[in-house]
Amino acid sequence: MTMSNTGGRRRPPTIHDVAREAGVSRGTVSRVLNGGHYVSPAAQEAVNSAIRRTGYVVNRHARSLITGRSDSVGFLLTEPQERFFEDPNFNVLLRGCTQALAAHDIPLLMMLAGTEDERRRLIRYITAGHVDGVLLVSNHSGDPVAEELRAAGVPLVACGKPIGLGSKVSYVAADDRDGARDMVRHLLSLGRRRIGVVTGPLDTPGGVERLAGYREVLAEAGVEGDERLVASGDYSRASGEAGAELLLSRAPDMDAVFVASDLMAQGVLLALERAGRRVPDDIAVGGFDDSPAAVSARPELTTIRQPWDRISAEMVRVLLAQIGGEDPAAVILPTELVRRDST
Amino acid sequence: MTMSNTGGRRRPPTIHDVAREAGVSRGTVSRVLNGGHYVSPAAQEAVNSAIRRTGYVVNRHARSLITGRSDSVGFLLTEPQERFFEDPNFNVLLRGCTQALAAHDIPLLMMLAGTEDERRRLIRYITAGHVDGVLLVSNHSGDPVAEELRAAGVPLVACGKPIGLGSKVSYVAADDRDGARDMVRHLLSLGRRRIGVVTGPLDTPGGVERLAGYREVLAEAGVEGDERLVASGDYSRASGEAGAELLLSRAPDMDAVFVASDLMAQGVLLALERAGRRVPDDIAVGGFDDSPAAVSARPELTTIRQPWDRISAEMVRVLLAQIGGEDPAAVILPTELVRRDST
DNA sequence: TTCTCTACTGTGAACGCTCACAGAAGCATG
DNA sequence: CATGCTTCTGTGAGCGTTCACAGTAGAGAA
Repeated sequence: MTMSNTGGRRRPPTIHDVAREAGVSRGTVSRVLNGGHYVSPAAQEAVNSAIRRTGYVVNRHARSLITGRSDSVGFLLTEPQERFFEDPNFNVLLRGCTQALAAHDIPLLMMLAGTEDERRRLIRYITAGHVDGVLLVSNHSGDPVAEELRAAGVPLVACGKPIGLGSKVSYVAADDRDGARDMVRHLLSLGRRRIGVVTGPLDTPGGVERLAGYREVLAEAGVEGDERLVASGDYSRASGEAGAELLLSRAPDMDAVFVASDLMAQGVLLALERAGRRVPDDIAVGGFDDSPAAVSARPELTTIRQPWDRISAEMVRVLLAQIGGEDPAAVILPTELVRRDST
Repeated sequence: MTMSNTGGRRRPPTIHDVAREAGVSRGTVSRVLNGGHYVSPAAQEAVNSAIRRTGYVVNRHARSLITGRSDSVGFLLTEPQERFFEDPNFNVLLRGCTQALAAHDIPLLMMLAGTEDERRRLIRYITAGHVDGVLLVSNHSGDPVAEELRAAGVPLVACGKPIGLGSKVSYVAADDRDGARDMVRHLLSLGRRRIGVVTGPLDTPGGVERLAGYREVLAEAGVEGDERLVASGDYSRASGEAGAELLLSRAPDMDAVFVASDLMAQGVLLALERAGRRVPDDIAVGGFDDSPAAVSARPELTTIRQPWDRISAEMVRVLLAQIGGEDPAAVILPTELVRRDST
């Protein structure tokens, strides 16, 4: 009966207690804890049994103090909170990152920095070494958080290209321009020539790039550009509705419209229905994202699929590489046209 | 080829460096860091200046190792992820907790434990001392996480009463039964007598209590109970729709219905409209939650407001008290009837 | 004077862990 | 016999911080 942690002992067992219990040294217990190399089967077994008996859990503060690692990763949202909960893409991204990290047995800590105050608190927390790296999610560019973390030397991967930070910050993004090109080419291939566009916010890379892709393809096809066919939105359903109304009033002969997000496309469909236009017969509608909104729309949306599963996997891969000492890297992933009923 | 030192990750300055730079001892620097008691103004100033010059940030691992605290709190979701993002109440709760903790300068770490695997990883992480306490959010009762954390001695506050854990776990909840009573009394006061109910899931305290309140008030008012007026749902819009159809078919003379959540009430309104019943003229409808769904419904819902702001504040208060060594506590908060157009 | 009190400062121990190193044992090779 | 190699084990030295304690200086009181 050598149970060393019998009643009355409040402090949790340490590696020392386990060592005594197993009849080996701290070093051996530590080796078992970290992969079990150079440990005899007998010792291995004794230690594992002692761990079970004592209910030992490693004290990560002590471990981190010496290793300098925390074996956890932050998922930092700098968006105002509502935006996050509205956007179905965030959901997919979060799940993907969680899973990719799980493969390395690394927990993901989600942090919300909606206000200036929270931002400062979290930056202090992060720079104090509480996470090994940060997955940064934010649609709006020029985010000061990215720059602050970079300056503090915290490994960092952004989702989408951060504007104004050059190649100093890693990021993973879908090929927005190429996706837009695919969609517009698709609309052209259907014989449409009066193709409108509802853009995303033009202070984001996605908004800019998708519009650029649209313009490029039309120019290459020799279709005359017409600024009456361009309306700008902010990715919200309401802005899609407003955009479509504006386009219809300025260019009643429009026979197709490329909408820079599925949610906006839902708004566009609403406006078109109200105006009595049939989709896709009178007007073809192409979305972007392939979010759940695409299949819940009527008719179901032809759209550009962003490879969120690969995006999250790549974000994690790049972050872990950077934590391991590699240089920042940018990854651009291809998109895919998903044809449904709206074209 | 690869520049391995881009970003310049030198060894960060320690409290020792700051002490040398300021010409004082470690102890004095530490005192400045922790409130500045028993420190002369001159030393105070010298240390602050040295901190600024060196860019020192306290190493929280080292601090936590000795204090045993981590000065951070976990916000643990054991729901499958989708559920979380659907429910507007979660959103309000999260924001409230973040703010309440901010007042104590404590960062909130959100953790998702959707799968069994994630659950185990996070429990290991939490019991290893990485957070001082946990705010547990989960609608489904009988959650094994609560019991595991309690057994590990982690301070814990649940949102809503966890079934089967007695008074061993702290929780904060709205007074479901009393809220239901208010609503049914309100319907009675309008002269309605054939009052139906669509319940929540009956394996949750909320579902059970709200139904109990409904039954109590009817009994007290001498209105005869009628099981044909009781349908059960699962808080989803679809189940509200189905429930209303069932009730209409079984009790066509129903003149009011108490629905245990606003989202379900939206479904009920849909079914009533399809059946050609006018709300509130033919049938009065009362919801529960006062979620955004209540005001987006047509007609706008009369409902029972859950005091989410107070709930989050109380959760944080109870958790911090428990971290400070106090015993677990249960807090029940009053609800409020919000009258709108559906009654 | 001497004593006590207060305000401040420095020092050595922890905290629980990993890591580098030294050493031991077993076995083959010269 | 020594020598080397491999596998395994224990030990001391930290990691960066806080904490308890001892100590100093100056002011006021006896």
